[in-house]
Amino acid sequence: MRVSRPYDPRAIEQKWQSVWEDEGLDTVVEDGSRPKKYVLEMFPYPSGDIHMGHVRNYSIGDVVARFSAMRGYNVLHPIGWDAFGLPAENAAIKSRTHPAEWTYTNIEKQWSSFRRMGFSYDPARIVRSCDVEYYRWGQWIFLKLWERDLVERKSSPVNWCPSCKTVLANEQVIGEGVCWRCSSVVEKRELEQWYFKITRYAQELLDDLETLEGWPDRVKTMQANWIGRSEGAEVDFALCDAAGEPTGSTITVFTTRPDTLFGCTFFLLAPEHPLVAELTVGTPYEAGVQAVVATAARETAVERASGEAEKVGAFTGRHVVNPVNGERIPVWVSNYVLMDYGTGAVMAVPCGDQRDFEFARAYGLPIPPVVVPDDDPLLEELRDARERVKADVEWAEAYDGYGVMVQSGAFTGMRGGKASEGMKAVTEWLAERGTGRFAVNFRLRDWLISRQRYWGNPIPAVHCPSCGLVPVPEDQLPVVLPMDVDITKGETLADHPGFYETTCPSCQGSARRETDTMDTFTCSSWYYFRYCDARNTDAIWDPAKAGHWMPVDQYIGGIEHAILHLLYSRFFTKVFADMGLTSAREPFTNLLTQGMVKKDGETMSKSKGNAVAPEDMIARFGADALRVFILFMAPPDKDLEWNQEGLEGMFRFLGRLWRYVSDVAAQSATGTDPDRAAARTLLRERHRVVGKVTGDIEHFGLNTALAAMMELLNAASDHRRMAGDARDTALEREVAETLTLLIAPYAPHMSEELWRDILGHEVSVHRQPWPVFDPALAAADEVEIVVQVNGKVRGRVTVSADADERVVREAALALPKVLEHLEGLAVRKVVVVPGKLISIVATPQ
RNA sequence: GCCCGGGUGGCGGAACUGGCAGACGCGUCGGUCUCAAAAACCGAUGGCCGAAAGGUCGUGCGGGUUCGAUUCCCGCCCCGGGCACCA
Repeated sequence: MRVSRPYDPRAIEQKWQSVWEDEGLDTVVEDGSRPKKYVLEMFPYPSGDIHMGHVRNYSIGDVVARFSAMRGYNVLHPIGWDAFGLPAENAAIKSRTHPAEWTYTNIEKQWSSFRRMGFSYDPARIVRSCDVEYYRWGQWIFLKLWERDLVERKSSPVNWCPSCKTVLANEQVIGEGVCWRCSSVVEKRELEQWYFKITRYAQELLDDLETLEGWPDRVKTMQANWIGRSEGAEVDFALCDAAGEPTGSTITVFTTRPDTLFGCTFFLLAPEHPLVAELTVGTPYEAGVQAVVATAARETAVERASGEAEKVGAFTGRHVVNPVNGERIPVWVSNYVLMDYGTGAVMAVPCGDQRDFEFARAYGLPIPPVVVPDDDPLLEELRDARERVKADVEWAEAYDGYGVMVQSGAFTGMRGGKASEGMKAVTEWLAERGTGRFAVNFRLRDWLISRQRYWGNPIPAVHCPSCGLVPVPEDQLPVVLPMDVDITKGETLADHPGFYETTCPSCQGSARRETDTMDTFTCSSWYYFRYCDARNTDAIWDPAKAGHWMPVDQYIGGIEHAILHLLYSRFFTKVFADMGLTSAREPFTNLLTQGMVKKDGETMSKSKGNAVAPEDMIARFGADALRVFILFMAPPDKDLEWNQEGLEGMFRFLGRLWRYVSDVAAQSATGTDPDRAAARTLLRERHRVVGKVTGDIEHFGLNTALAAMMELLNAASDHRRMAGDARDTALEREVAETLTLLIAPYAPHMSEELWRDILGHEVSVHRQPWPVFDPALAAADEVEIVVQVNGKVRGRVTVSADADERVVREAALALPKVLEHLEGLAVRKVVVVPGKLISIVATPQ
């Protein structure tokens, strides 16, 4: 008989970590005989020490992975590092080390922490995106996209972060126009940059959101809003010369409301529109227009994006012809027209658009009503007016809802509004005459992927004076990022002649290598494929291996990537599918966005000084207690408030469980005469809890699953104490083993120590099948029925579980308490909910 | 302004398709053990009235549906997040 010893995580956690490593417990082998499950957490940026957000993210994933393995799945659970990026450069400047050194040191540090946490990652599949063996395939993807005409280099107004000193993609400008990484206000600059044509996939990216049943609605909504599909029409307006006569050229606008064309009384160009200068240079209007252009240029992104900037405008002196009525309307320039949406030109309909309305009022332009609400008195007056009889409406604001079209020629009387009959009729009319067509416009822009930074994946392209842009041939990959760039002096690849001086792969003449690197989001858009075949040196991955594991069955990460990483990854996956590299068109079947870890109501962070270091907690309470605590305190998708006393409570719980299992393991299993009734209660509880825990984990009720385990431990302790010598020791052993198995995904070290050393099993607890349960044994044979009189609980009756309604009713109506409350009343109705409740309705006689 | 979440004891949180509100844990109070303390264990713990039995109120606020509402419907308030001159 063993002497039971206290629970000491320090003694057991390290021990099992090395045993598991020696046994290769976490190394994954593809096994076609079992169903596969790919469990993935977003790979970390190697920022240094791990924080509670990591602990939470990876603890959730580890429970899912270990639980799935015990349930019989062939589980892939890998980890890696998103290792390129600006923080390494900033840290390098600060501490005078090389970004590579800083990065690899941090990766080692984090990897030790992950091991100390007991996460079950396959060490043979680790990828680090700054390894040449990894990023060369990122370059290969770039070339493949180029072959498929999905790469473009073009000049355009782009987002520039003055602090990061690089351009940003639209998705990376968040909130009130700030950089996603450093929160600086971004500026607009006209620059030539590299783009991935994600807009080619806009429709599919939108449509396939509907297939993602395992994603939170809120993430899908955010993506749909970001893609921003709107249906409408393109309309061509003929441009007039300075004398007012139509020229051959046209300007096209996008509108969702072609039904309001008859109310279009002016026309607008964005200040950045190339035609602005062309139309006004050397005219009396030039100065006024230039003033507006200058105002717009001065506005910060915040002001412009918030719509708070005052609407200013200037007449260009030119006119266009409204295709529906031949009217010549003036062309203005205004700061409320955006160059990067639609065509940068807008048909202004002041009666139907609040912005146009305000502009018209400010500049004295007419506001003829063309779509009138059904209850507007104006409708009677204008119902049959085909020609414009009312040039200016008295409304206080524009009306953009549905209504009747008036003063609209042949279309007068039709229904107007978004996607209305009138909208379709006008568009068809335009299409017949070749001056318009149905069109769909997306808010999504192409993905700007070039970055003017050193610590990233070099773009494999060459600028040749005679051949233009030339891709680096596949057999010349990788373009290796040189290590001898002195970042502390602010150098980039553009300062490194040894890197950029090259010959043209096409004409062999001297040429300049591209010195921009790729957005780090390109690295994170395919790493989950690479995990399937992480060490392949001949190909990005073997499609057969990707075919085995992909798509990811459960992805877990922060909501901050609702658009960014998750949208880019969906795009890459669709391209890979089109290339035949995978059959998956969506990378992540189920997505869990975990909540944040907070303290005193605020996000934990070093800068706020409220961060609790996971390593300190591991040292004091052990990794298992930390894992159990962080999973118990809140459901995974909700924010969690840190509470040190809660962690201590979880440590105590593990101690109680430890003691129970130890005591049971130490006792002789013979020589007692079990008390049947007491044992039956414990047996029932054992089966009920196994069922509850199983179902809860499947639905991410990780906190309630733990609560159920606590209930079973409480019941087992009660049994042990109450039944004394009459307790059922065989059942106790069964319950002790069951609890050890149930807690294994949460507390991998303690459960292993209990399973192997205390309970004496040979094979790891993490290789055991998940405990089974029998619903029949879990069901109570007697149930307590609540008796209500007029909605208030007045008593309870205990009946057998299969008692019929009549039995329940008779028992309930025999209760003295019930009779007391029924005195002087007549029973009108009795509702019986089987197994739960009986409700008696009575009213005065 | 629009779109999502959310509001339950002193605290974190439970409550499957409408059926005993507050599981489980923390904290607090009382007790056992101890010379004492810690640990551990046992018990109590939503408010109000009551010695108790019991009664009564109670899931942000106001209505409604229902035998019965934290759950469903209508109208508000507050908190968090996302989007926002998108033509």
